[in-house]
Amino acid sequence: MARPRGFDEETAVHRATDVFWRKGFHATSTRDLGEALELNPSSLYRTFGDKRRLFLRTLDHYRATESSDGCQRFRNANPTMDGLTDAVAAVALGSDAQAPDPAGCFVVNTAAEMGGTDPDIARRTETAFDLTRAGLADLLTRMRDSGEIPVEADPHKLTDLLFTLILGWRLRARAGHAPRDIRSSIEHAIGLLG
Amino acid sequence: MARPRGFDEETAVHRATDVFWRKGFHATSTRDLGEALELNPSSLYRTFGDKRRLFLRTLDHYRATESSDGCQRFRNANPTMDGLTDAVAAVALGSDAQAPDPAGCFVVNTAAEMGGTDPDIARRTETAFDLTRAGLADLLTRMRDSGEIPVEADPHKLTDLLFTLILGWRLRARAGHAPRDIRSSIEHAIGLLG
DNA sequence: CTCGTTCGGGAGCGATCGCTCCCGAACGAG
DNA sequence: CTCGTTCGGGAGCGATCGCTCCCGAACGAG
Repeated sequence: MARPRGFDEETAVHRATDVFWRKGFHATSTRDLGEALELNPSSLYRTFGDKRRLFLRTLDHYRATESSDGCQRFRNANPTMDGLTDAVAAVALGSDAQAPDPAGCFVVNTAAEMGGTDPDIARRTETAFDLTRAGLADLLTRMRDSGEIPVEADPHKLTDLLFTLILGWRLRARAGHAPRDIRSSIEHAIGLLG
Repeated sequence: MARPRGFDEETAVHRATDVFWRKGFHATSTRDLGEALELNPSSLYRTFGDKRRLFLRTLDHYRATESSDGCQRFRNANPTMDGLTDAVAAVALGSDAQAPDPAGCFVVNTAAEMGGTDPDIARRTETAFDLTRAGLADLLTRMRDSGEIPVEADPHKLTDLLFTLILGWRLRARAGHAPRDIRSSIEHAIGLLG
């Protein structure tokens, strides 16, 4: 009953994710959001509650798309050094490494901007981190089982190491480091581990 | 000539650094700064110009204190695995690892919040990064020369690897990961490299 | 059709933002 | 001392912030 909406809620969340991703929470105004989502204030607030709740929605949306894609990329990767390198590069640099996208990783940006003070935000960033770690652990375990890395290697320690490295590469991407430099940094790092 | 200032400019910059460090640029208001620096608006603006210029001053101050201290810690460290571990832990976790300080690293926070769009800020974050890399390269070269790591190891590649790891650990500290967990992550990582 | 409800649109709320201006007071120079 | 300049203090500027309210229009249910 009643008049149906003239917009798609998921599309709006997707657009809001882009804005928060690029500008961060505090630098994004509700007018920025209204413009990007093509929504007037009344529709925006009736649908999403307030700015913070919309931000939490975008974190959930990011996890369900970008973070899950990254996790799947590890699970689908060949259990070889080259497969690991390509998967890590894809995750660290974003899906299309060509685009001059200085957005980095939404979760990394959010963790740095908001710290661990807001429990709802901290829980979501940690969930996204868990996805990355789970994908890495899967790939590294398969590599060990297929003899690509030594049997005595501890996949959990390697996962923690590569996870921390990925955070660093994502931050470097956000800071404007050239994708070429990051790519070669990734290749050198994985070469050192092999 | 004329009336002298009733406050110390360097002390004010130091206090401003703390505020920006914890809250970030956009979440810090000029009234926050006035309160923390014990300065009224007229004194604040006459002395520092505007919010952005004061922010640049705090980045310079951070480099001259925290970043330089971190660099020196590497240069003064014993060229052993234990020396490396302790120095990395000190830099990644901050000077006093005891305090529950969720501030992380000011440079990492700033790079994530502001991206690489503002040239003045990007140049300063890169300079701070250079200090960390220089200290690391010095220690790793000394470790190679003293036979602590293989002669065929490339200090530049190792420097890049550990630098990226440190960014990751700093971000994890900001995100609220327990110092104990980060410390053991550091020990495991350096153990894997040795 | 009528009726109830949610819609899109827009004006505009009070609060806070970064910052400016004006003032008398407090110095140093001479 | 006088005089010139910068000081500390505070009111308050215009702009923007997050958000609310009110409206007629547009539907679905019956």
